Amino acid sequence: MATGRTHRPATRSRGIPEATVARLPLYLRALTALSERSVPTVSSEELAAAAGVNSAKLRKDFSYLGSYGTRGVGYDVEYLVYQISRELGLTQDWPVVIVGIGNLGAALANYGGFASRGFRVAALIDADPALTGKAVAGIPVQHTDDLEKIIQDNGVSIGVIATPAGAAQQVCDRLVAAGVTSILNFAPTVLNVPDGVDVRKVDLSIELQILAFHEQRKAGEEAAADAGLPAAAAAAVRKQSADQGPDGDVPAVMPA
Amino acid sequence: MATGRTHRPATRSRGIPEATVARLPLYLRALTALSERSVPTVSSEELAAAAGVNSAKLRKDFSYLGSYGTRGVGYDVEYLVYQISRELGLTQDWPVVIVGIGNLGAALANYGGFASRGFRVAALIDADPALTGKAVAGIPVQHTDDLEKIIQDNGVSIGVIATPAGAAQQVCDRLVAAGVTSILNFAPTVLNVPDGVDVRKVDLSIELQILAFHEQRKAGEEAAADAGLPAAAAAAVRKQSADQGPDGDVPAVMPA
DNA sequence: GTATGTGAAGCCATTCACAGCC
DNA sequence: GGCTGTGAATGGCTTCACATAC
Repeated sequence: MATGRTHRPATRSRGIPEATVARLPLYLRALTALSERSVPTVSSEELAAAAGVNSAKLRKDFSYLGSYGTRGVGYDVEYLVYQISRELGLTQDWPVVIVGIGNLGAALANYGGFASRGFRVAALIDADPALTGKAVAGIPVQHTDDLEKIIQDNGVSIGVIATPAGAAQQVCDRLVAAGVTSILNFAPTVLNVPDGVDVRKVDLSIELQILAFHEQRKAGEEAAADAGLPAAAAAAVRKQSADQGPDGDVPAVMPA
Repeated sequence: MATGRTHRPATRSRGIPEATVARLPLYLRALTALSERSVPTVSSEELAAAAGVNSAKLRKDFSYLGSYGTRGVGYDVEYLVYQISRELGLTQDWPVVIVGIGNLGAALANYGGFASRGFRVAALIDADPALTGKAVAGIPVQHTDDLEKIIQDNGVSIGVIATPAGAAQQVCDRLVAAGVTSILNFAPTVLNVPDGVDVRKVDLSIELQILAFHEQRKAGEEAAADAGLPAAAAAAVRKQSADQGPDGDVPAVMPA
C-alpha cells in the first residue's frame, strides 16, 4: 500500500503499519462494547479474543501507538478507547457524501454506523431528476449537477460512490476535482485517482468469488479423502481461513 | 490467513497464494470487458493497467495457474477467462442464501452481480413474520424458522449475513450447523466459526475509519508543509494509496 | 525484437519467546 | 506471579531483472 512512511528517526515515530491501522477499528469496537459494560481494564489476551486476533499481534499493534498498558494488569479500557479514536481521527467530525442513491446508496444512508463514530452524512447525490428533493433517511437527495458546490459548501473530504459501474469513474473524477481526497468505492470498477487520493473498495462479487474458490477446494479435498487418499493433506487444507487476505481488502457490491 | 498450503512437491503444485486468489476476480473482470470488445490477446502490461496492479505481480499470479501466455505475444483473452473461471470455481452453480432482508439485504438481493457469475440467490430469509411471503427482487422471503430446511433442500454452502449485529452470531451458528461452510458477513461483528468454515467480512464502518486515519494524516502533513517544514516529508506522505492493505481489505477470509 | 516466466532480493507482517515492570 | 513491550526469527508477498521462448 504505500501511504509513504515518513522516516522520523527521533520522537514518537509516526509510522503505523497499514496492517495495524486496519485492525484499530476492530479493537475500538471491542473496547467500546467493554466500555458500555463498564469493564475498567482488559488484558491483551481477552481483548484479542474479542477482536478475533492473536494476542501477540494486538500487543505489537498497540506498541506502535505508545505504551498504554500496565504490566501485570492490562489496558485501561476508557483510555485506550480515547487513544485509538484520536489516532484514527474520530475525535473530529467527518462530513461524507454518498453519490448514487439506488438500493445500495439508500441502505448506506440508513445505516446507523455512520453517525456513531464521527461520520455524518452531509448530502445524498443522484443523477436521476426524479429523486431530487425526495428524502432518504431524512436527508434530501440533491442533483449531480450541484456536486461541486455541495462538496465545497460542506467541506467534504470523504466520498462514497454507490453508482453503477459505468458512472463511477466520472463521479470519482468530479469528486476529486472538487476536493475529495478519500473515496470508498462500492462500484465494481477500478478507479484511477491522482496521487494523494486514497481509495478503498468494497466489492461483493469479488468476495463471493474468493469464497467460491475455497469452497471448491474443500469439495475437492473431501472427494480425495473419501477416495481413501492420505487424509492428512485434506485436514491440513481444511485447517482454517484466518485473516482476510490482502484487499482485504476488498468488499463491495456489484457484477464482475 | 493460512489456508493451509499442502506441500505438493511433484505435479502442478496446488498452492495458490491467498493474495493471488484475491486478485483473480479483478483480472477476470478486466478480461471479461476485453472479451466483450472482442479483443483477442492482451499483454501483461495492458491487463495489469486495466486491473490496477503492477505487471510483474500479474505475471507471477498467472504463473501459479500455469503457463497460459505466449512469449512475445501476450495472453489469449478467451482462454484466460476460462482458466480463471475454472480456478475460481465459477463454472459451477453456487446457490446462496441471504439472511436479513433489511435495507442492505434487499439491496444485495437486487444486486445484478450475483447472477452474472455462477451465483444464484436460492432464498431470502428474515426473522420478521411481516416480511414472510413478500417478494424482494422477485424472490419470496422465508421465515428464519425454516432456515435449516432451506439450506438443506437447496444444497446451499454459501451464506450471506445482512442482519443487525446482535443477531449475526446466532444466525451464523445455525447456518454452519445446517451445512454452510462459507460466510460473507455484512454485520459489524466478529463471527466465531469452527475450523473449515471460511468467513469474509464487509464492514463499512471499518473502511471509513481507515480512510479517516489517512485523511487526518494528510491534513497534519499539510499543516506542517504550510508551516515551512521540510516539504519532502509531506510529499512522501501524500504519495499514494495504491493497494488496499490487509483485510483487505475491507475485505477476506478471517478469524475462525 | 518483444513479452512471458521465474530465481533472487527486499520488504512487510506475523509469531515467538523472553526481558522488564507492575 | 502476571502481563506488557519488543528484539529476533520466520514466512509470505512484491518487485526486480533477466533468461527463455516466440
